[in-house]
Amino acid sequence: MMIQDSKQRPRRTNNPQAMRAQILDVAADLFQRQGYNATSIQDVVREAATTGGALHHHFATKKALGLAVIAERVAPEVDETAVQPVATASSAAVGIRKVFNGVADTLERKRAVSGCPLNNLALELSLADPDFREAVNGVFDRWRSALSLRLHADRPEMDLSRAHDLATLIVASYSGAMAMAKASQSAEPLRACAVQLEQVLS
Amino acid sequence: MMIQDSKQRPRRTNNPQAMRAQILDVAADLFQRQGYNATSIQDVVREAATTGGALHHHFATKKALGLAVIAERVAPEVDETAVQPVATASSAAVGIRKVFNGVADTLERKRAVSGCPLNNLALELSLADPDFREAVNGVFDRWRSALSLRLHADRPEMDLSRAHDLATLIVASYSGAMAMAKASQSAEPLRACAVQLEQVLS
DNA sequence: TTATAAAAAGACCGGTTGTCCTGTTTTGTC
DNA sequence: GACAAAACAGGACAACCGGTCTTTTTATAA
Repeated sequence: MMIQDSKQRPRRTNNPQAMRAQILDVAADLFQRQGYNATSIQDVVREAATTGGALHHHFATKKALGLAVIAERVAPEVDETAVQPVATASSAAVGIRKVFNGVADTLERKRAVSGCPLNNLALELSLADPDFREAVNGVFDRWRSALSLRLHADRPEMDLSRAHDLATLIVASYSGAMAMAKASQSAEPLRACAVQLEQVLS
Repeated sequence: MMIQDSKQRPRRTNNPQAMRAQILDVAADLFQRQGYNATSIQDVVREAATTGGALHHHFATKKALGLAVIAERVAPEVDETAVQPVATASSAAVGIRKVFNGVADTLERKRAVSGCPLNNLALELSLADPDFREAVNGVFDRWRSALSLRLHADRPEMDLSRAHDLATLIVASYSGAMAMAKASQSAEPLRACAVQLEQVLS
């Protein structure tokens, strides 16, 4: 029989920020791939290689974890992949084409098309809980507003309500194209929408 | 103590078609309002005022129930509210406007915007199960094909790939507008897209 | 009337869910 | 170095999940 050194029990290094970030990363990934309801807390615990106690310390409830994922992972990702490229491109039309085709490229590099994280959570949770709905709606709104502003900056002659409606169409077609891409497991809907939107904006 | 007539126990009338239809109706409603995973089969049993045994007799598993809901409730509903109006309208543009604004009217009459049933199930189940994905994708595809055909019939000079891409944009913007409508609990995104799409089609 | 199968009822099972609770270890502060 | 608070471990818990099972009731056709 082996003699175990009882003092050499598994060491623990307290690193709350890294632990919290790790949990958020894993949860964001699982929520996107499986959905919120289909992902159990234990799934997150297992994949994050932590314990229930640690998770509960950082996020008291599953809902709190979900809201944090939206605010600290989904919203920044939307901003990074969709809002900023349009803001920094030479024109709104160019930026939008880059976003659509860029996302399509990314999807084709991956095995599975798991869709837009915002869209996924939006449809699953908007009706379930007002807090979720507000969080999701805020992300949609910031995106739409940024687009609307850019469109108006490009063409000052276009009135604001027209720019707002056009921004809505662009966000909606992106969101819908991602839904179709997920259902067909193909990036083709995104490419098709990119081509047509470019005609609209020219 | 009352003497109960044991022979007068709750009567049961076998009506398999009605029972099956009732279960499908309730399941379709609950799946749309709460989502597939958030709805337990007991929820369906309770709301349909039936029993677990009866439900299991008609649908062996929850997945079978889900597939039946898509094939026998969601698909016909999409056909009725989105495909046929476009097919019978005087022009594709008119039909599309009628669909968008008609759905917007309906949403505003209701209390809550629970979104497009196809979209809801598509995002929740496409990745979870290949059978679900295929069922959902089929509905999307029939809708897109019908639109594409109508666009080409309206304007024979438009080549087929352009018609297909345009149909994709229309379906995507509908789907996405419904997602935004659900998140914002407002029909406004649908109206905005209707206006912009009409400009595209004119 | 009787035979037979379909339809429906309702209890039951193992497994899993999200949450909470009680300890133990680490960290920061005086 | 003492001590309080934070960070983490790990299990307890009741409630519920989807699915199976057996039994009873109903409809139908010979």
